Amino acid sequence: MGLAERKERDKAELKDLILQAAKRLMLKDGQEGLSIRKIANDIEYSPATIYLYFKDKDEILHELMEMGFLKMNKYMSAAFTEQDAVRRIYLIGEGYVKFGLENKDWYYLMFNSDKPMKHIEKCREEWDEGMLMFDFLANTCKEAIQNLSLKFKDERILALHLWSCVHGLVTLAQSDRIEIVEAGQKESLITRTLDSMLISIFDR
Amino acid sequence: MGLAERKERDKAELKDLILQAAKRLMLKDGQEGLSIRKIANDIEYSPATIYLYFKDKDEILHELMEMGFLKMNKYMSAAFTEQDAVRRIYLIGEGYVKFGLENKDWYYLMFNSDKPMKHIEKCREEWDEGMLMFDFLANTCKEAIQNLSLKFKDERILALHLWSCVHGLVTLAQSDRIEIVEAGQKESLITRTLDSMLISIFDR
DNA sequence: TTGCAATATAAACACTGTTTAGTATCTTTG
DNA sequence: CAAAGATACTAAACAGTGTTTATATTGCAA
Repeated sequence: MGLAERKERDKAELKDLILQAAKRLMLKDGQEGLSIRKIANDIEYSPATIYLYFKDKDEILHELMEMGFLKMNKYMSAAFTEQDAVRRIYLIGEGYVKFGLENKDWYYLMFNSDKPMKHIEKCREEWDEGMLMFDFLANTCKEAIQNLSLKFKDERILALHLWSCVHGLVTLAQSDRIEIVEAGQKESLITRTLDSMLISIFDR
Repeated sequence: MGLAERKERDKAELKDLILQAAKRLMLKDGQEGLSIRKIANDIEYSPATIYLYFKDKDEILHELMEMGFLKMNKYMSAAFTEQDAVRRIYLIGEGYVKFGLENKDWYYLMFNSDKPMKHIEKCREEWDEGMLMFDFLANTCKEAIQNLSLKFKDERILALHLWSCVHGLVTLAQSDRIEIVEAGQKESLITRTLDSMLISIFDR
């Protein structure tokens, strides 16, 4: 049944066309400015057609979120290959913050918006990519705790601690709360704060 | 001119009525579910009337944000009266996280949403309440650095460090990212992570 | 009483996500 | 080959959103 297969492929192609348009428009107008009607207009189909390929807008945002994790992996490549656990944590932190600052809209979908999460709830899915990232960090923390004989014993608490640090830093920077309390030199402020965070845990 | 004054008062009263309705509706439907038309309906005026008292929706959200800081002050009362700088930081951290977890919508307006900030930009206002909070924290940090002879020398970097920690923790909790990586026992996870953050800096 | 200023609003504009009912095309079957 | 059926698509509607404009009503001063 080569014909049925071709139909499948055509269907997948349009689904992909929608996602590519969604991505393009999100990068142009931000996640707030992304709308089903704009996507439909962009690919020259009617808005209703989108709903033949996606349950709702949340599902589209969820798929974009998954694309975001692929993008983030590139920022983590140095960490993935680093042998020393503590240096790996430093590289994760730096990669995470760099990714967040350079990809505001992707970051928002992955770590702030509750819309892709609603889709996960609705469809009883897992937050696979996020879990993978967190587990990678937690495992690295476990190693670091052993290597340095840190007083922090629970690697998952330490991972949560680290994640909160960098997540807080990135979101405060993104929502312009940093610039408003400390005008100018945003870049160096962020770098110095990140250093402070890592040093407080590992450099003793 | 007692009459002109009464008019002024009447005008202020309707402005307040709008804000009270906005507050009530935000607490009922969340900040996402708050709309000009709902406010108008609630106070039995037309939507257009709102625009005689507020420039736009962002201005209303900005005024709600200011109310939020008043609310937050109550969570900080213990910190405000504590003499010891380090213990003051612990109390600030605990109050901040408690406030964030118990007042999701207020917190969102104050520290996440960019809509009240847009109003600040448009009207070249200052983020007064936020600045006050940050300065209070920074001053406390300065004291703590002196008292404990901490290796962290810049109190504003340390303040940013602390703020990022608690902000990250609160927002990860609010957006259900914590529950998804570590199901159950959310409360204790948060407490333990907050402890880990404070200990890493001060307990050495 | 006339005229002006203040106050409020109906209606419109340009959007949003989503659903429904209907059409047109393409495939399979008798 | 024609009829029947499945598939792909869409126009139009529904129920919302923020905001603006032109109009009407009200109350006060001259």
